[in-house]
Amino acid sequence: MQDAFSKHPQVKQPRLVEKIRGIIPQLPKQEARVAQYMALNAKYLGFETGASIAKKAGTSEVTVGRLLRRLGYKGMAGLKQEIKIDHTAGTLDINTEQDTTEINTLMKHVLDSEIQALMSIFEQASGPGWASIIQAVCNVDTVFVSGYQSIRGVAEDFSRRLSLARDDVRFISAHDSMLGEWIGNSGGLADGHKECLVIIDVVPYAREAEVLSKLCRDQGRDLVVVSDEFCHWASDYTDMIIHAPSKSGLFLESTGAIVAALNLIVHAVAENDPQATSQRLERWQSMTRKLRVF
Amino acid sequence: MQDAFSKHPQVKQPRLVEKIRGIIPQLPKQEARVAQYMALNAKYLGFETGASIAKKAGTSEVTVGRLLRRLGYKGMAGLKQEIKIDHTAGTLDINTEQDTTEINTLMKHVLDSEIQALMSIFEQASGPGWASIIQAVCNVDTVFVSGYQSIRGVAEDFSRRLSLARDDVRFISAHDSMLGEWIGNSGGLADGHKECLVIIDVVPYAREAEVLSKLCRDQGRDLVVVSDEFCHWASDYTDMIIHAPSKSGLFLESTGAIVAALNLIVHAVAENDPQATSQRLERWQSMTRKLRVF
DNA sequence: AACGTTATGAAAGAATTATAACATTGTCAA
DNA sequence: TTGACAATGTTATAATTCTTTCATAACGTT
Repeated sequence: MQDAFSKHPQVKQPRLVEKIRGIIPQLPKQEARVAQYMALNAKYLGFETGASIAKKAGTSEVTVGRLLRRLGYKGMAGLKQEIKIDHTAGTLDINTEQDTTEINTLMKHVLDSEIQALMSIFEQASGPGWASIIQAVCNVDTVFVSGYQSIRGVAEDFSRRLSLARDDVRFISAHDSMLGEWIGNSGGLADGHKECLVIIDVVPYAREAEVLSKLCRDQGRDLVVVSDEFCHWASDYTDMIIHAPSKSGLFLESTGAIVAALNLIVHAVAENDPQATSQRLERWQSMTRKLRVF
Repeated sequence: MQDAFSKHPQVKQPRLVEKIRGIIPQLPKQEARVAQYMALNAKYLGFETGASIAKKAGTSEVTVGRLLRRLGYKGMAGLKQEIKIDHTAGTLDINTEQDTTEINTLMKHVLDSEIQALMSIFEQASGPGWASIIQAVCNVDTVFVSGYQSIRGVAEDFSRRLSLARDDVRFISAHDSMLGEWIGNSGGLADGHKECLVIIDVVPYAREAEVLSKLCRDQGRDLVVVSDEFCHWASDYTDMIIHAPSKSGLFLESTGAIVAALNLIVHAVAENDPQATSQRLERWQSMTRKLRVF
C-alpha cells in the first residue's frame, strides 16, 4: 500500500487512463494491447482480475503483471487501490497534493483513513439528506442533544456550540436527569411545540441510545442520529442519519469525523439565520467578558 | 425526503442496497455490521474482497461469507457478478465524472482546511517533540487533564479514553473542584511521585488555563498543552505543545484537528505497553458487560 | 551469421482469498 | 443456575490469483 493520500487527483480524467495513454507508444506489442484494453475498460477494471484481463486482451497473465509494474503499481492490488481512490476523490476533486514529510506507515494509513472519513462527511453534508437534517435542527422550538460514554463530551460540546447558533439547546442524559425534561405532557408534546433530538452514538452502542430514540419518536419529536459507519439501529427510527467513519486503525476508534460532522451542523444552523447569529455571538461575548472567564 | 431535484441517484438504489437494508433488522450483531458497511460502501464493493470487508467491518472473514450466503449470493464471486451487472446497467454509477455530488465552494474550502489541519497534526506526531510528549504522559504516576468551554467535553472524553490506555487519569476543573487534587503536599509533589497535566485550550483562551499551567509547573509537574495555531501563552510554561490548526472558515473554529491529536496521543500511550493495554481493555469490557450499559 | 538485447509465455512457487468443519462463546428461557 | 441453540470466530483446506524464474522467440546490430 504505497502512500495513498498524496495521490488524490486534481484532473477529472482519472490519472490511470492518462498515464496509460501516454505510455502506450513506448510499449512492446503485447503490453500495448493490454494497456489499450485497460484504457478502454477503465471503468470495469475493478471487477477484473489479472488473469481475466490477460484472457480478454489475448495475452498472458505475466504480461499484465509486467505492465502493471511498469506503470508503477504494485500489482493488481495496487491498481485497484488507486482506482478506488479515484472514485472517492473524483467526486470532490480536492487538491491534496502536498509532499508530506516522512511519516511512518501506520501513520500514513491512519491519516489516509481520516481523510477519507472527512471526505465522506463532506459528501454527506452535500447530499440530499443534509438539508432535512439542518431544517430539523433549525425549525424547532427546542433541541435536545444526547451522547454517551466516549463521545459524551463531544456531545456536550456540540450542545454548547449549538447554543451559540440558536436558542433552547439542552443536553440530556437519561441516566443523570431521569428525563425530567420529557415527562411534561403525559408523554406527548404540547401543541404547536416542536422539538427534536440529536443523538450521538458510536460503537459499542449504548443501550440507552436506542431506548431514547424510540421514546423520542413515540412522543413526536424529530430524531437525528450521528453515528459511525456500523450503526445499524438508527434506521429503524429515522432517516436523518449521518454515518461518520471511525475505523482508522488506531487503538480506539477515531472520533474525528463525528466532530467534523457536528461542526458542520453548527455552522449550517448558524448560517440559516446569519443576522440572528451574529447578534447572539455579540451577546455571548459581552456576557463572557463580564464573567471574566477569558 | 425524496426531492425530485436532487442530482443524487436515489432512485437508482441498486437491488443490493435495498436487499441489505431490508434484512438488517433481522441480522445478528456482527453480520449487521457487515451489512451496514456494505450498504454504505456499495459503490466500492467491487474493489473489495471478502477479507478486506471483514477487516474494515471489524469482524472475521467467515461472517462476511455467511452474510453473503444469507443474502442469496454464492459467495464473494457471486456478489461481484451482481454488482458488475448492476454497474454495467448503470445502476450503480461508479463512473467518476458528472452526476456526482456538487460541493459548493465554501465546503470545498473548509474540507481543504480540515485536511491540511490533519496533515499538520500528523506531521507533528511524527516530529521530534512527539516522543517527549508521549513519554510525559506514559512515565508518570498520575495524569491530569483539563479543558474549558467549547472543548471541555473533548477534554473529558480524552481523559475517559486515556483511562482505557493507562491508570490514574483524572479530569480536573479548577472551577468545579477547587483543585482539591493538588493541595495535598503544601504545594509540592510527594517524593518519587510524578505527575503531569494535559491542558487543552483554544481561542478564546481561558484565563484558567494559564493560571493552572503556572501552578502546575511551580509544583513540579510536567505540562503538555494541546491548543490551536494561535496559542501564545503555552510556550512560556512548556515546550511540549501541539498546535492544532482550527481556522477553517466555519462559524466557529474547527475542533477536528484537536480531536485527531488527542486520538493519536491515546493511541501512542496504548502502544507504549500493548500487553497491559489489552488487559485493561478486557477488564473494561467485562465491567461494562456487568453494568449492562451496552 | 553471431551476438546481445528485449519481449514473451510456461511452469513453479508464494500469497491471498474463499469454503468447510469444528470449537468457543454468548443468550435466553425454564 | 443449567441446557439448548444461535452466533461467531479458529483452524484447516481448497481454490484462486499473483509473482518469480527461466527458457525460448523475435529483433536489431555489427
